[in-house]
Formats: sequence, structure tokens, C-alpha cells
Amino acid sequence: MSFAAKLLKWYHENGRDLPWRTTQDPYIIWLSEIILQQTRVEQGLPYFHRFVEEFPIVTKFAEADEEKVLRLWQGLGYYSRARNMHKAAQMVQNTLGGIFPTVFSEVIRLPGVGEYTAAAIASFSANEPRAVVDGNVYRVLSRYFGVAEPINSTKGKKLFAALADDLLDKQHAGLYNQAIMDFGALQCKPKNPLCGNCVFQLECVAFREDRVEYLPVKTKGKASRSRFFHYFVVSLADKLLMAKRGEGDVWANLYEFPMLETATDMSLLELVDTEEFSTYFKAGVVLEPIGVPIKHILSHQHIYARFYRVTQAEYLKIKKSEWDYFFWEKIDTLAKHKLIFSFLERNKQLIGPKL
DNA sequence: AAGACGGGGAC
DNA sequence: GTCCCAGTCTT
Repeated sequence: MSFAAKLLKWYHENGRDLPWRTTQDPYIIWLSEIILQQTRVEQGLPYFHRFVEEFPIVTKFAEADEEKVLRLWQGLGYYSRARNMHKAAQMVQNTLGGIFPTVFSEVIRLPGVGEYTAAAIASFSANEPRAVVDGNVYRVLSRYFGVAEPINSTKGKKLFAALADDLLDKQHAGLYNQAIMDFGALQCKPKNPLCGNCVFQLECVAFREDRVEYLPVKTKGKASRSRFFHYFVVSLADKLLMAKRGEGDVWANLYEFPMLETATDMSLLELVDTEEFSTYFKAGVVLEPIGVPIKHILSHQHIYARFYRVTQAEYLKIKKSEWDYFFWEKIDTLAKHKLIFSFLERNKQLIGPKL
């Protein structure tokens, strides 16, 4: 039996029952695929349901404002996905007459849709013979063929893409693609794969050579850096001052408190002595530490955040245009990043709802 | 070719 | 702590 035939048999008996598998609507499939980029199924599931509920058709998505989309996305991470989705929906609405494309060469033009996602949409919605290559596929193929070429090298990516194309069951492209990803997620797992009852035991090179735990190979990236954030909780009557982050850094376009970043960790005493601080506040302002410092870990940086309450808003020197005071109820509807909304959650009794 | 971009779960 | 997750975009 061929690889594909065995795989499809395995899938028939062990495949997951997932909500986006019951449709061929390219829009719904696109929704699920963007949400699932670098995201575990269990984590993305509730977001998928919320997006389908809120935007059942692409026209609704295109009509929404970005603020609303980001709010729905809040907490999922990689927020450029949400912004690109919004742009893509508007492209479909304005230049494709609201008809979501299913053809690989057209789908891949949409912002946020790369090789993987285009192959997924084209194969799932129209059975176009395009092989998906995601983290699961890299793992399955590197083990099955015993390939030690790093999966994050240019050479490796080409090699695995070619292998995937070779293996694809072109008659059942959609089903086959679902199958190989489920196989990677459920059976050929990163840690403790279920080789004991694997249908590919006889032909899997890594299993035969006892190299399963060393594959796939991935070269290490840069070590993560440390950053030190100082947030100012500025209240005026029953409103709170919030600032929108700019582009070109983590959490682009999301709301947080006004803040200062320093190159090293600093106490409040050291902070008030810095030049930046004096551009924010007039001399004599009183700041009160609030809550506990938070260490927020991202995959590429460690952020150490301290929070200070400022009750004398009149000591605030400059007022950037993107800063604004919001009523407490409004704060709830702003798209905030995780560090801020978990701080708000933990310190409600200290700063709100009465402030 | 290398980095940037989030948050959470498994070990 | 480390690695990985239905990756993409920018430099």
C-alpha cells in the first residue's frame, strides 16, 4: 500500500472532528487557517467560533473596522494576522466582488496568505493538488525519510516542499493534506511520538535507525533579549489615560498605558532621574508603585514591567496625540495586549471600576 | 538568510 | 527553562 493510501486509512480511523472540516466555503477555511498559523487547535477554536459568529460572510468582515477585528483577536498573539485579514477581506470585497477565491495563485495574493495557507485553502475548498508544508509535515517527512537537513534552512524548505509534492495524493488532495497534518499532530508528535502502534513502522527510516527523537533538525535562532517597561496609570476623575502603540515593534496598534522603556532595570528613584522621565512629567510629581512587577515572556524577548499610579494628571508634561482618556467601560472594549489586560484583571480593585 | 512577531501548553 | 504550534512578512 502506498504512503498516501495508508495515511488516508489512518485518517479515516483516527482523524479529528473539527468545525472547519464540515465546509468547503473558502472564506470559512481561510478564517480557520489564519487563526491556526503558529497556533494550537485548542487555542484557536474559541476564536474561530467568535469570528464565524461575528462575520459569517466576507462582506461582514470587510465592513467591520480594524478596531473591532483587533478586539476580537485580543489575546491570540501575532496581531499582524488580524490586520492582514482585515485588508484581505476588503480586497476580496472591493476587487473580487465579494467572492472569496479558491485558486492557489489567486489566494496567495491576499495579505497574510503564504505558501502553506494558499495550499490549504485551494486543496480543502476545491481539491486543487497543492501539498501543504507546515510544522507537522516537516516532522512526519523528516522522520519517515530520515532527512536531517534543517527544516528552517532554505535548502531544507525546498527539499521538504519537493518531497511533499511527490507524496501528495492528487486525487484526494484536500483529504490527504488534512490527514498528514492530523497524523503529525496526533501520532508523529514532537515529543513521545506513538511509534509503538504506528502504521509506518516498517518503512519509517527514523524508526528503523532509532533516530526519531533527533528529527526533525532545526537550527537555533537568536537568544531572546530583555526589555524594561515602566507603565504610568494616570487617572483623571473616572477616566484612565491610554496610549496606542505604534508600528514596528511588538503589539503594534494595541492599547496600553503610557510608558517609558529603559535599557536596564530601574527602580522608581532611578527612573525619575532620567532625562526621558523629565520630558513626561514636571518636577515634583508623586508616583506610587501599584500592583507587583510583571515578567512577561515572549518567544523572542523577556519584558519586565513595573506600574506606577499617577493621581496628579496636571503634572503630565506632554500629551502625544495618540493618547486619550477613556471611561472605564470604554477601556473594556479597547484592543489591549496581554500584558495590559492581565494587569487590569489582577488590579481591578486598585484602579477601577471607580478608579 | 536572518529576524520580528504572541501566547500557551507539554515536558 | 526549552521547544513547538495548521507561518508570514520585512530587512
